[in-house]
Amino acid sequence: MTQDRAVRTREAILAAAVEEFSSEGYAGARIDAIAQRSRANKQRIYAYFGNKESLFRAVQADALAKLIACEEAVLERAEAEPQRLTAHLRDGYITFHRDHPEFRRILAWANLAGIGPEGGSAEHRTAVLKRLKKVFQRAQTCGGAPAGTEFSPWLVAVTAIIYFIFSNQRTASVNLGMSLADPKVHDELVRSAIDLLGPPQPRDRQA
Amino acid sequence: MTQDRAVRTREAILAAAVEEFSSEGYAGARIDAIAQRSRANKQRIYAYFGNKESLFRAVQADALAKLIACEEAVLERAEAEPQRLTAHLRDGYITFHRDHPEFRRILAWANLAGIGPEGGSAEHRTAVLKRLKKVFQRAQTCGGAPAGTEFSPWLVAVTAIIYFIFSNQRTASVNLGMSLADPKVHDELVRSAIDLLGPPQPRDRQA
Amino acid sequence: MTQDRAVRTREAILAAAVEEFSSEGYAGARIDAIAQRSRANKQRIYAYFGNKESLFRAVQADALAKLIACEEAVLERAEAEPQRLTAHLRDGYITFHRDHPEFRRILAWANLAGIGPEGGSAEHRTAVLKRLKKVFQRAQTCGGAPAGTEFSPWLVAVTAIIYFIFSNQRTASVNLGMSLADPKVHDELVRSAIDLLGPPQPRDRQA
Amino acid sequence: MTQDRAVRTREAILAAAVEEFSSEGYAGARIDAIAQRSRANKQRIYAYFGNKESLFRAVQADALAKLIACEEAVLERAEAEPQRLTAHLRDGYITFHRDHPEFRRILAWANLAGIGPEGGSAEHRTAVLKRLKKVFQRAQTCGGAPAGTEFSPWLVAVTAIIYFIFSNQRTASVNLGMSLADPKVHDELVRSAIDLLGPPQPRDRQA
DNA sequence: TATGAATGAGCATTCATTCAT
DNA sequence: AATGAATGAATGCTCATTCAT
Repeated sequence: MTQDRAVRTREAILAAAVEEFSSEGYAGARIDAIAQRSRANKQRIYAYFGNKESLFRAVQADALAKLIACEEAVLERAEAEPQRLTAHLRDGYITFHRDHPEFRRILAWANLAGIGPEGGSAEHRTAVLKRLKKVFQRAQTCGGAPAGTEFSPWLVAVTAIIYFIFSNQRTASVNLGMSLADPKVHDELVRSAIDLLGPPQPRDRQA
Repeated sequence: MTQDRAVRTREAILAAAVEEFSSEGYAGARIDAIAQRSRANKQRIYAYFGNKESLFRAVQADALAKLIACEEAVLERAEAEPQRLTAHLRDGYITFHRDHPEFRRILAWANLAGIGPEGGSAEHRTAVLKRLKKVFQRAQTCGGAPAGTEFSPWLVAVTAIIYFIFSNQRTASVNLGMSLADPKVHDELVRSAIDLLGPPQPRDRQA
Repeated sequence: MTQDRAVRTREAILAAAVEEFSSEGYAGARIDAIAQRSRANKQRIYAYFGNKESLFRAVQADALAKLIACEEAVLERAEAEPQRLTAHLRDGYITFHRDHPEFRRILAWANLAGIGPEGGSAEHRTAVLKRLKKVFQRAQTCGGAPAGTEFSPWLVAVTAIIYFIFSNQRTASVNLGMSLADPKVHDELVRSAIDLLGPPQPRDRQA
Repeated sequence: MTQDRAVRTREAILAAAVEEFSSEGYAGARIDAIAQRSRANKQRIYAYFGNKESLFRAVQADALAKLIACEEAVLERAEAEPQRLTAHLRDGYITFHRDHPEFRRILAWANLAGIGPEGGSAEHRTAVLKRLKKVFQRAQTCGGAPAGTEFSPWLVAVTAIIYFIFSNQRTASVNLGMSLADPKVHDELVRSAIDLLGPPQPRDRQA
């Protein structure tokens, strides 16, 4: 019954909205721009998403879904190789942020504007985190995560470092006197910062 | 003969702009709102600051100046007690963010919007960082900072953790299942995350 | 072989349109709302009625048809009892307006907007009025209508009073200091105003 | 302090709004049209009147003020010549409606849309009505108003007849077979309808 | 007959910025 | 220096109407 064309239109709108909100933020994004980018009629946006705020929430939900997918992939690798948990997580996040540069921007705008994602998407995330916690505990026994520390601070620290370095690329370049635009320098900074969190894990330094 | 009234007007505008840009972001901020908050005439804003973007840059410069002042105070304490560098830096930042909640918001908005501070304010900052680097090296010899690591990753990690936890209070609360609105829980998380970076520094846990 | 479904759809649309136009007026009415109220597809509205204006005209024709039916019923009673013409007319109108509150609203909106009913419905009405005129003349000879007056002013006066009191319920309540929302007060006002038009007709005061 | 130009702008807007709301109604009126008619900038409309609804209320208040002025003029004449109260009221209203054709339209639209005038304007009106009631009572003793009737029904009847005939000019023309567009015919109908309300007042038939 | 999808012009309202006093 | 008035280009959102199935 639902027409094919409608699905395509909806997806085009969502994709355009992701771009627009990511680059302009909630207040700065223009519905007109989203309509143009998606080559859809403005009215369709309202028909499918209600209003600007709901659209923004939908965009966030979409972004979170991608993050969860990434985390699930990481989990599978980490469950197979718990001794490399930190490395897997770090590399998974780095790849993710590089492939989806809009992700952290959207979440940052959302946090600042105080507009959360669609209901339900947060819950799904907590399930993933529970699973991650279990692997973390296993990893502590085999060198994949620092022993003698709790899960929350560790996760926060890992996440924080990666987010921060990606987010403040420009600012950091100025302050630290390094060109973080170069992916190699960037990677090296992330790695050495995360290495601070636990015992050096020599086997993946050369990876 | 300084025109006293003019100075006061300018300051009132700047203060109002800080509030407005901090809570609404660049795109979301309204010149009208700034005029009302400061009880100044809109035209004065244009006379003193040129346009919205320049005003935003001035606001950033103001925020950075406060940060630098804070860092200088930290430096003095750390230069006297290098063995407690990490603790001084951590506590200085925590206090700073708690006293100036608008600071990280303004910088975050600015980073996302790609609008930097007024020329000159960045340079001043690098001077401070050089000084900090020196203390860091001294601190490594006496337990105030983890030995065997470089300055940049360490600073990034410390800064990242503090920023991140302050910035994602809402998101983090949901994900980690802890209420970060409670300052005690919040502090404890920051401290234990930063402790991951180096050897526990038992003497200031009870401070 | 009448397409039953089609007829029902058409009627549902018309009924919904009566409600919508009555409460919102021509400019304020929304085709979408009519579609929703009638649970019909918007395209059906255009298939059956052409466009918004034609639909509004059809709604008016429908309303006028109901009025004419009411007047014909009144006429039958009045032709049997001409000595009570005024009372029959008055009571017929009062009942009609109470049962069809949308009627006067639709006609009022139409008059203001300058959009008349479908062609043909006006002619039918004049036939009824001719018949009424005849009864009026008979009634004048037996106390059912004021002697020595012409038909037009009398009809206008009766109609005017009833319309006006129904239409300006809110305004009148404020101005006259009486609560016309109470049907008893309302009725009494209509009756005494109409009684002004001719000799008191004591026999139906207690009716 | 308030600039002259501002007053003129405000008045131009109000005048344009009266025209627009009168001819199009609340829903049908366009802010753009009001801006164009008044040659004012749209923003000024919002600066002075807040929003469309408030502007409509202001327009009503303006209309009511004119009505009250008219009624006060009638009152003065009627207080001097109570024996001609009905005639003065009738002629005052006829003149008023002819001079301010927008008045009854605005009030009719407002009644239908359920949007009342600005607070305060109704109260002022009741004062006038109290004064009118007093004259009515005096008039009853000298033939200026029908003896043996109450004030409210009488006022309602007079008002109703005049409103109705002005309002339904087009409809009535069709139904009654008279061209009410001709002011003479129109006047005659009003007069004879109102004469129904009380004893013929021969002296002003020739006026 | 019936329906969901699509459209373009329009609508109330707001914004950053400038003018005139 | 300071202010109220003014402006034109948006900005989010909606409407009557048509297309495609």
